[in-house]
Amino acid sequence: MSLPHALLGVLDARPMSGYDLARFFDAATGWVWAAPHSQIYPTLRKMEQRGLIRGDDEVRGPRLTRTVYSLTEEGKAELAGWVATAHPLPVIRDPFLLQALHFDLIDANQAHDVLTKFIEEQEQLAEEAEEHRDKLLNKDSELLKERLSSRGPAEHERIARLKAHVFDGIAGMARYKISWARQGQALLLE
Amino acid sequence: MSLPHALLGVLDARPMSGYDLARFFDAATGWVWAAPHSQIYPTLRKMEQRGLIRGDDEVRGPRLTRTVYSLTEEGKAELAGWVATAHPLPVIRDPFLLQALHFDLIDANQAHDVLTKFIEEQEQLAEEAEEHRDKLLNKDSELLKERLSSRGPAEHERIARLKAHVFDGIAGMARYKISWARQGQALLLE
DNA sequence: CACTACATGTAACTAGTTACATGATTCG
DNA sequence: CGAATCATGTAACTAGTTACATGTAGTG
Repeated sequence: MSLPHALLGVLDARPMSGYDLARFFDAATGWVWAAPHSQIYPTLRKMEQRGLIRGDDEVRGPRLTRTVYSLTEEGKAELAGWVATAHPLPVIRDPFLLQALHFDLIDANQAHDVLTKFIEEQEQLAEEAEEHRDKLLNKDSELLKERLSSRGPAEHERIARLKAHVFDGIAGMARYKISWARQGQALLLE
Repeated sequence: MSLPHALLGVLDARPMSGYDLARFFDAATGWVWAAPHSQIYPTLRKMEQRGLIRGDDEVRGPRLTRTVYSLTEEGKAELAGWVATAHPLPVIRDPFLLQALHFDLIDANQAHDVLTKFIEEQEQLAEEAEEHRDKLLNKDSELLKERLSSRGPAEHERIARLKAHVFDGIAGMARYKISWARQGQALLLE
């Protein structure tokens, strides 16, 4: 339900091909949304049919073309409308919490190890998010620069701070989870 | 992928019918996992075929029966094995963060309102999770009592604390999100 | 007798995953 | 010239959503 909005959000920075978008959403760079190219290409075609984006064919060689998609006015309006509307919280469905709920069934050391792995992953996530947050604050991100190029300089600092705040939140959540997991480890060994 | 494990986890406390499970997972009581009955009934039948659970028909009236499912040894082993194994983090796909990432596109007051709504929802979630955590700590939950009935009294306190820790984590995450959202509101109005 | 709760399903759909498939262009 | 990258797809599948469907049993 949100993949189209995720795509609109990236295309708002600059026009891109499905391939560019797929690299963006496939990689860890996707951050708040992930999607494989097998989902992206058909979605782009549907969005074009709905008039949210426009695809322009670009020649890349004698026999190779790519379709570069850009936002239409309708697409911009759709994105802004969606962002301005409060949506119901998605239902909780967290496999790790489900797992943790049953740590009492297994050996304390095994549960401890599972938490250690979790902590390592969250640590890495936190570091990546913090790095990205700082890049945004320093306007040191390609995509951000492209976004800012269509906005007045007076807004630049505010926009960068708002975007950075999202990644600060991701990092903060990961840090919180780490401290929670450490408490869990202490409980297990009591 | 985890619905079967969620079901195994509840059936570990006591045998239940699909209807009981559906009430559990449909309601806000589901907590860490949610699923509609249209997903639960077929899943139970598949799990029975795989030998993870056993269904026994119970007569509830002259013409009404229900099937009560209970864990088999294989089901118990599957659950314990899954809990003891570290699983890769699910990819991030958070519609609210996606929305927040584009607050710069809309009016600050509208974005502020969206955050206010978010804070209210997280506040409610935190309160519910805290209430549930305290119930578990006081062994004041039906399901927990039934779980404990098959475990030695010496373990009871430890089990209750481990379960409560999960809900403490849910509450803590909600509280963190609230403080993050308030920071966002401050940023918007700067 | 009406309403609520009990009990279990199917059907049609959207979203997302995993694997397979194909070919062009660039760079060392 | 071989490898990596560019570029775009399809097919088969699993998971989850929403709506429709049916009937029983208990309660006031």
